[in-house]
Amino acid sequence: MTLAYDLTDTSATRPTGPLLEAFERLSARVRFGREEEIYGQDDDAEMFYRVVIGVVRTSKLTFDGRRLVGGFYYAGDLVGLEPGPLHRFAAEALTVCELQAVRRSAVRAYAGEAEVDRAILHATAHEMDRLQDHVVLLGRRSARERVANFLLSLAQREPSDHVDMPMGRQDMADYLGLTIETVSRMLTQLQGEAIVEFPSTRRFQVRKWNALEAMAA
Amino acid sequence: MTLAYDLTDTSATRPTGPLLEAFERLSARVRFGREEEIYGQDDDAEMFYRVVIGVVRTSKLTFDGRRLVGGFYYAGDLVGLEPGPLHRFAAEALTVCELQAVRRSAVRAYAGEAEVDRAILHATAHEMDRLQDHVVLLGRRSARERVANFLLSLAQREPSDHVDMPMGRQDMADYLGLTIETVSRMLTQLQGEAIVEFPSTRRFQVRKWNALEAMAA
DNA sequence: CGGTTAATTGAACGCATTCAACACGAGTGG
DNA sequence: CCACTCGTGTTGAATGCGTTCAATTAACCG
Repeated sequence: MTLAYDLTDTSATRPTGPLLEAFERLSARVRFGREEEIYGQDDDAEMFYRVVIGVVRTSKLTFDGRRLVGGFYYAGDLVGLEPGPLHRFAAEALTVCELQAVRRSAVRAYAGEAEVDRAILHATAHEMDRLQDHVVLLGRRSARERVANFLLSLAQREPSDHVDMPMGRQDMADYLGLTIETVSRMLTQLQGEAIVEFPSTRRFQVRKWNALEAMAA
Repeated sequence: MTLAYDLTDTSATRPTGPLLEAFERLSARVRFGREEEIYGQDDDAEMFYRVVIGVVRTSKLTFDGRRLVGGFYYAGDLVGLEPGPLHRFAAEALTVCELQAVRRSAVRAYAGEAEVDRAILHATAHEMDRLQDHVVLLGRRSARERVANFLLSLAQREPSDHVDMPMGRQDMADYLGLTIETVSRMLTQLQGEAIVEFPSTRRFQVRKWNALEAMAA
């Protein structure tokens, strides 16, 4: 699990300046258990959150029951700060979580309308990048590449060599637009090529960074 | 599910209020020929545009040469108003185009920083919706469904029964994450089932709305 | 230790791609 | 007006990737 934030990373979905201050003053600590819902799909987006401990997953259910995972959010990340009035995805606690929750209106009153807009913009810019990359991933890449890309992004988050995967295979599959079986096959394949190694199902280590990067790029 | 734009949607990527006024006062008319580049991928996002006449396509090239079309923008739509400092996608004139072009800094000076932020936010909210729907489309839907969805969104834009398609098959394919052959096959398939009818390759008419909607939904 | 859920593996199928040939339309020049 | 070309779109056949369905194994938790 991520312990420290990287202050040098300015491009992340992380609050800075007045917003961070607002969080410190106005937020309430909230705790969620595994798989507990933080907010629902198409809920009013009045509240938003900052992850303190744990990992949050956003997801969406299509009319015909298919599920799509939007992303995974770690300590320091903002969750639920939408450009529009609704939460387009639901958010659930992937692990036991501790979050700071604030009301948009409270931040608006405290820091001003313009400041909220700037914060949303900042958060949104990052989110858009993610989405666009995701579109490319889903639209134009093979299962192998998708899985490689995913593992790489997890690994890049951790300073350590060993990477914990808080999400199960189904979550990975729904994030990557694949089935669990395919995800599993790709993982064993990559392991067979000694590119990554899984001591257990929820833990891995990158063995050949360049090979992984070459696929994921 | 809104794929491209819903004409009934007044919250579309369309300027309102002070921004629209800024456009009238500060914009320069610019004209582009077929397939001409309006701005490039990763260009500085200082300029943005409003489509007056014609259709604009945004697209992105991946490192390995694969192309992805981000969207199609029609008269009235805003193009290139990014939350971040760069244009993530390139924009090209699909048809002969006339656009209004303005500088972000000019609008900022005229209407104020906060106003620009609000405008971007507004535009971005809509763009995010599009992207998220697109992610679902690419991640979770069959070729048939994707093509049906696309045709439906085109048809919904037009008040008339007959719909012109300004984009070629390759553009459709790159938008839908498919090959031109698959797109073509699906089109003939849908025509074979009398759901749509193509008097010519760039023109069609919906015959069975409910059938199309059922697939696209 | 059983009981349960999650993950892996296998085999067969099917959808979309690939590669290749062909058709069509628009524009050009004889 | 036809022949020719070029770009674009369609169609066919074969391949392959990812899915589906089914069975097995591994991890988790009482």
